Amino acid sequence: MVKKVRLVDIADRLGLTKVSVSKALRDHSDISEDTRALVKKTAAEMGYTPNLVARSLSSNRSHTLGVVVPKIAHTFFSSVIEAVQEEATRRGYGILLAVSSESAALERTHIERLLSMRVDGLLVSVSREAPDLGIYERVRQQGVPLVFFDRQIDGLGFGSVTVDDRAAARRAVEHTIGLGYDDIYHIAGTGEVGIGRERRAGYEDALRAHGLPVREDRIVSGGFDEWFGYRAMRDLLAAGAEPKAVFAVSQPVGIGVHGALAEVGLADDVYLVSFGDDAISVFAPLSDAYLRQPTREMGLRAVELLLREIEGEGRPKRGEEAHVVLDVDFVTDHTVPTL
Amino acid sequence: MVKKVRLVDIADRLGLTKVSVSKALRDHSDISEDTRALVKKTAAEMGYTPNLVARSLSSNRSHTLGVVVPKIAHTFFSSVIEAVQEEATRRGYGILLAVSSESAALERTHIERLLSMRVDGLLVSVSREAPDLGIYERVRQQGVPLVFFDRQIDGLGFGSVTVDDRAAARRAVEHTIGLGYDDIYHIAGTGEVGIGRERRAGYEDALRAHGLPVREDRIVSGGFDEWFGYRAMRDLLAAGAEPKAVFAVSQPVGIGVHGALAEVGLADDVYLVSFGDDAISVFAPLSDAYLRQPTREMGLRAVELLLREIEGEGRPKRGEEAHVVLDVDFVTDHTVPTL
DNA sequence: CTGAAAGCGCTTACAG
DNA sequence: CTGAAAGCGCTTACAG
Repeated sequence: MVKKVRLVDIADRLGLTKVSVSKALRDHSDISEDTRALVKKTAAEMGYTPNLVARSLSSNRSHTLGVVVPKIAHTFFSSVIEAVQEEATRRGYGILLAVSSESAALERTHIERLLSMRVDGLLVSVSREAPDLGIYERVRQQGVPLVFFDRQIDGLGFGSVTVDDRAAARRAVEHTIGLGYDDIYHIAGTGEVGIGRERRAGYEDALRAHGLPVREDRIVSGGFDEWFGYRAMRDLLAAGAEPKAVFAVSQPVGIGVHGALAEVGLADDVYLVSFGDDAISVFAPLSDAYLRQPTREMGLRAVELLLREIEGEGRPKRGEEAHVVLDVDFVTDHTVPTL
Repeated sequence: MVKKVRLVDIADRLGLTKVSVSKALRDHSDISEDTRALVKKTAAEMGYTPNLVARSLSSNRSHTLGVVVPKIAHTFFSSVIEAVQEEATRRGYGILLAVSSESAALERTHIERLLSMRVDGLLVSVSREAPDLGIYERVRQQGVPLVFFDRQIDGLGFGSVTVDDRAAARRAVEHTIGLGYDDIYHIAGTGEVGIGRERRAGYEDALRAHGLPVREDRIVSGGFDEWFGYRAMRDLLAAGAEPKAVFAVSQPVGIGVHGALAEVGLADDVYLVSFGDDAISVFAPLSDAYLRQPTREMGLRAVELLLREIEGEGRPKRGEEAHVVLDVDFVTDHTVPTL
């Protein structure tokens, strides 16, 4: 195990002071071109790796972003995280990733730790549980920039990047109505999470706009994953339901619904629409139509918004926060794009 | 923006010294129970958040693990990462996540940065490109523990957690042969990546073991994603091939193959086996059988192995490194487990 | 059980 | 263009 080389080691070798070396390495204008080049060459030769921990401590900037999500193993979040990571790298930042597993308590613990690690900013998608507002109050007090993505908490004064779930859901359901279906089931998420509420509202908007009744017995709430979708549809069928059209709150739910329908040979008889965002939707038409969420753009914009606060003129004041709302594509055509 | 409270602020308030406060907060036996309780209570009241950056610098331990993967938005990796993150959290570590996008150069850059950030250890799954061995030499020199997972580089003296891809592939293909298929196509990955090579070897093992010829025109190499699987199968069909059974190197490739077959109404006529690891495989039987990779266990074991080196007696010497090989389940039954 | 000293490896702000 | 001083907020090792 080789001893790590420090600024002072380079300085000693060159007969300079560590400050000059530090400046040369960072291309500070104080140092002459020649000296900079010499210092850099020597640093490389000696295998110098700057100690970013020390740099963070003295500069009070970590060039690290904290990211908190409810889940990773989910096509939506993994795609957003990938985009966040790529954009952060491009801008010279690292990512500290934490998963709340839909627990508000864990979300709080993670944010506390990230604050302790002195991240320059926070990107969070809140858990399904009722949020612990105290921790967000603390984030504000400490003056750490934060941007919510996908799932946000209103009125806290933080920026956000979301999707217009309500409009998207409405559009999907109206399309289904346009196809002649007047009795559409909704396998819904949960009311606690904004997206569950919004998508259900969009579903109801569409029905009302077309003079159709909103029937509670056509709506099954409870979750966002495959298991929930499967169980919900299986139970409906067991109870004698004969759905002709279904709007699923998420792609996993849609997949579960499809699974339950396929089991009894009904997959082709039911018009299924769901949210969806990855290659599965393109190559395996489990749904007849789907809403394509702009995951990469969401990640990219979230980083952009956050860095603007970090590197810019500071966080916007309460009431002036930036909210970006992205569009959702509605896809009814499953043809694989030309390669 | 409230000024952050430091150790010394608590000490001043209590008439103690910052060292005592530091120790009390860390439950050091030097400090009496009463004092510890008082210090903790005061710290909480004052809203103290330890500065982990400062702690890292002085203790030379960051309690942070660097994780480098080729991709996140992929069910396999997102599932492993989730397990890594959870286990790391449980053990008191944070995760710095970086994505190489299958580029050896980016992989190197990321590892350099993580080294600079003084992570306590590294977890890496190498990119598809020929690796830059220099960076691994440097990791060794700096004495930073590293564990490879899924995709490793042999002979470098680092531990690894992998899956016996060759045996798994052989098993899947032998099962297919047992069903009566004697002409099985293999939509393969690439030779550069170990798993591509291993799975292909397993495919060939199975054929040879049953006296079947290995025909180059039955093997299409090139990638691991949906697009590749789709294109490969589409081209085969266009060239007049009439496959009866296909072994796909990965779940995404299997999905692409299924998509191409479905387009021409052949999905039900071809026996398709592929790797697969998530809910999609359970609810949407795109393959007739699949190999279930132990993603969560892989993440868990990798963290375990790494922490043993970090917290234990130091890194094993070259030649004594720990290699964990996990089993792969072969699943031919698509019944959804009882809920 | 408590404390004073030294130091981790940098950067910032100020002199020259 | 170069340098000396001070400090970031903690921990370690050594005294008492």
